[in-house]
Amino acid sequence: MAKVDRRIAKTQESLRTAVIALMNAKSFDEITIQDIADQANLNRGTIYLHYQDKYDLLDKLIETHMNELSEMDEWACKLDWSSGLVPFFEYFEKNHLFFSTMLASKGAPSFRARLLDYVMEGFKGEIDRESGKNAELSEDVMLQYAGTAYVGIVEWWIKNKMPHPPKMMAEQVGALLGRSL
Amino acid sequence: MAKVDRRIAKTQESLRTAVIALMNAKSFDEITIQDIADQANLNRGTIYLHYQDKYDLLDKLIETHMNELSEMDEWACKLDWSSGLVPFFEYFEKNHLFFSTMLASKGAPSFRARLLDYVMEGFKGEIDRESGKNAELSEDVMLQYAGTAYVGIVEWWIKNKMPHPPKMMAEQVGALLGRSL
DNA sequence: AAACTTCTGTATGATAATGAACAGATTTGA
DNA sequence: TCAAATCTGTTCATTATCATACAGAAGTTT
Repeated sequence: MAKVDRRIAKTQESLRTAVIALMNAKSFDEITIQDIADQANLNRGTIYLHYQDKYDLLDKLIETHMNELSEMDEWACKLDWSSGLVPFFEYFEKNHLFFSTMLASKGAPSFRARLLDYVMEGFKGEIDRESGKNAELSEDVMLQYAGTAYVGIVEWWIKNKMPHPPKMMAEQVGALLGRSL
Repeated sequence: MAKVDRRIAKTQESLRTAVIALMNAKSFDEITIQDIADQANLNRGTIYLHYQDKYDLLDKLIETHMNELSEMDEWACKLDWSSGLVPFFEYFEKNHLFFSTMLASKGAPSFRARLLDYVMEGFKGEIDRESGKNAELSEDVMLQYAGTAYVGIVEWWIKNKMPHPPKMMAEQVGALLGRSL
């Protein structure tokens, strides 16, 4: 991982939080590049050094989160369900503003679908194909069932201001997912 | 006022908060330039683009606040005591971390004296020389009396986490200062 | 429809910040 | 006491960001 220039990291971090802040006030379509630049305290032109336009910016912002989740996946899939889920809930907690905003915004309705896709993809390798308990069940159904349940519970948890600690959520959701897959 | 480059403003702001944060943990002498650079997330060399060394940095940081206070002075000295003090207490509240740190730190014991000097200087023009009520009183004594009282009450207010709103403090302290000068 | 404002995307040259390197001073600790 | 580590202040070439300007698109007002 070639380390990025400090300035770039800061610029992108500013843009990240700026977009999130603005999306809490307006729908994404109403937000102008100028708005973002002002909120991030950056020159407007600087944004174009990194992104095509605001859609590209949002896209890459989402992409970054998905990549980080994927990295955690590789690391966590060796553990059992409950302990493997802890870092994910911690990640959601840490970035709850991003996720709640994205899940709430009308401007990015595709985000939920994208998150669901990502989750189902990760679940594929976790289905129990040995014990025979799932012999009668279609993979499609199991993935969709567990996937929507997982995204749904994450959504609920974040929107309700994370009423339980990540560890507890991981244990309980882990147990339920273990039964489903 | 030639407006400063955005980058400079950000760098200085980062340094400002970095120094304050570090001074809450260590005495100023224990803080290295490297510490400051790390905390501010800046290249160490960048600091030397703006300041001679860490003492110069602290000096200019203090200087900036004194200048801002002076600017408020010109603007506020036309009002009566109570309403004129409001912006000052608001300023102290806004920058309470700076002031409490500076007033508490053993590394900058001169700060209190410097603040007192500034305050007394400002009071000079406010002494009632007309009504005759101060005819018997020496200017030295009055300034020292009112100055230490003012600095003392500000110190108390900040250290006790600003238990009263700026407006109330301004009224009460304004009334007392009016009697003293 | 015409005039006006705002937003966009791009280009410019100027400048601030970067990481890396260096020698010398100070601190630390075996 | 010597060696190792850390901190300092400076230099360098490179790069990111800056302010500003422009022309065309899009959206508003009249």
